[in-house]
Amino acid sequence: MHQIKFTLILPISLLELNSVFDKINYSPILANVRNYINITNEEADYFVSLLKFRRLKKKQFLLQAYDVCKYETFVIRGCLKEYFTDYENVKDHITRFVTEGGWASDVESFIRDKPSVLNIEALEDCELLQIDYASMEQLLQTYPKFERWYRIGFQEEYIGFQSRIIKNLALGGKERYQDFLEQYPHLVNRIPQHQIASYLGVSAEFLSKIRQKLARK
Amino acid sequence: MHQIKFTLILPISLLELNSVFDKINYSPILANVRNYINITNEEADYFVSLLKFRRLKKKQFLLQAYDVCKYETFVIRGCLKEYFTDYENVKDHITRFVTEGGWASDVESFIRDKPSVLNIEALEDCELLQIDYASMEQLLQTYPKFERWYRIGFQEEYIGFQSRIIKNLALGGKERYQDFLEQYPHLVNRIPQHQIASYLGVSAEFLSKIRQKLARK
DNA sequence: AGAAAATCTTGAACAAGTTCAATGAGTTTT
DNA sequence: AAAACTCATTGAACTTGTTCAAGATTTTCT
Repeated sequence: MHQIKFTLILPISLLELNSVFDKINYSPILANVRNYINITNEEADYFVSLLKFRRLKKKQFLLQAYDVCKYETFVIRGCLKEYFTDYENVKDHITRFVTEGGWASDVESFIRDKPSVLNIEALEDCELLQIDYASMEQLLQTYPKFERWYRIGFQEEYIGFQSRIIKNLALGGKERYQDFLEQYPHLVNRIPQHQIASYLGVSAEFLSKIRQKLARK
Repeated sequence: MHQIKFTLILPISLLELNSVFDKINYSPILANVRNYINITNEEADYFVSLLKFRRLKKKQFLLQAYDVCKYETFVIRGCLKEYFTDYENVKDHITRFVTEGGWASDVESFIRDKPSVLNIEALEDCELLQIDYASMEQLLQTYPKFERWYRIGFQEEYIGFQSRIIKNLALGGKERYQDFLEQYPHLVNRIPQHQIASYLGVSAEFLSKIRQKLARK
């Protein structure tokens, strides 16, 4: 509300409105690709032509469990959570936070065209770029060099998951939280504590007690 | 001992000796590749020429933590464990079991040429095929189609790790063990219980108590 | 075959983490 | 400005899983 009033008075901040008329910023996603492979402008143009821009408001879903995950989604701006709902214990468990520069999807659902186990939901208003399975396959057929980028991306994710598994096995709740503070300092004040607790695998109450103990020093 | 005596009497079972003179069986690793991409005999020959055959006896190490992981290793026969040693609590934590048809390595160490966090050790006598980083890169340069196979392999591993993380977050020790019984029935009587406990993230004693409870039904 | 090592079990005391319930602060919505 | 959410905190009772120690069994080595 406030913001709209403001833009009506000062047209310059229309840029900040991020309306549908704004030009889409492809730099981050091209940087993501060029981080691993060299591509020509032509190849970049083709890649970009396969992407769909999408906005998502806080609390909206990008994917609901049991739906098929039709897209791999790159985050230009905002923050998503991937999580799993445990119906036995009526609880959510966050598997990953995905922020600027990251990719979100239920990989198994995406590649096997089967119902997803994950939900993906916006924790903030988001700007996203999506590519569907057929387009991705077409990209890889047309310019096989993209396979390399795609492969290295999965290697990185594999490394991240392995590190997570090790920490969950080796560390207690307190140490996992301290590690989170070190590894994701930018997320600590961006994401509600109880969601961090869910990611760490402890209850919101217990995380609060952990913080209390740490603060007493 | 017993077996050697036997072979001396009946030469036919020399086949079972698996001596260094036996022909190496490349079928499993070629099946692993052909599961994802079509390759010609020429390509297969080239691929195979990059591989080194290696035998490992039970309890021998394929990789020690802090060494650089120089190879990705395919298991023809036998069983490996990848594990992490937590020096704080003087405890090992198994991240993965790798058996026939699987690949073992410390991925981050391998691709970044940095000290590994994982140990890899034989739980049984093993027959392995190894490829080093330079050879893998050469393979991918020479026949880029192998990127696809490599990429899909990592996708599969990613899916496996994600599933593991979800289960570790959502399930208690008992349920994790029951899930293990379902998912890896062939491993249950092949791997010592305390190692399974380590993989599941519970103490050996507690797993024993879990089994006691389950047996009483 | 006998010794040594690895494996599995059981119990008792303890520690880590959960659940439930109540409270208060901070945000959004109306 | 009030109402309704969301979020964080705290304490008490409870559950899950660990640690330590001892004993029994099985496997491996010589």
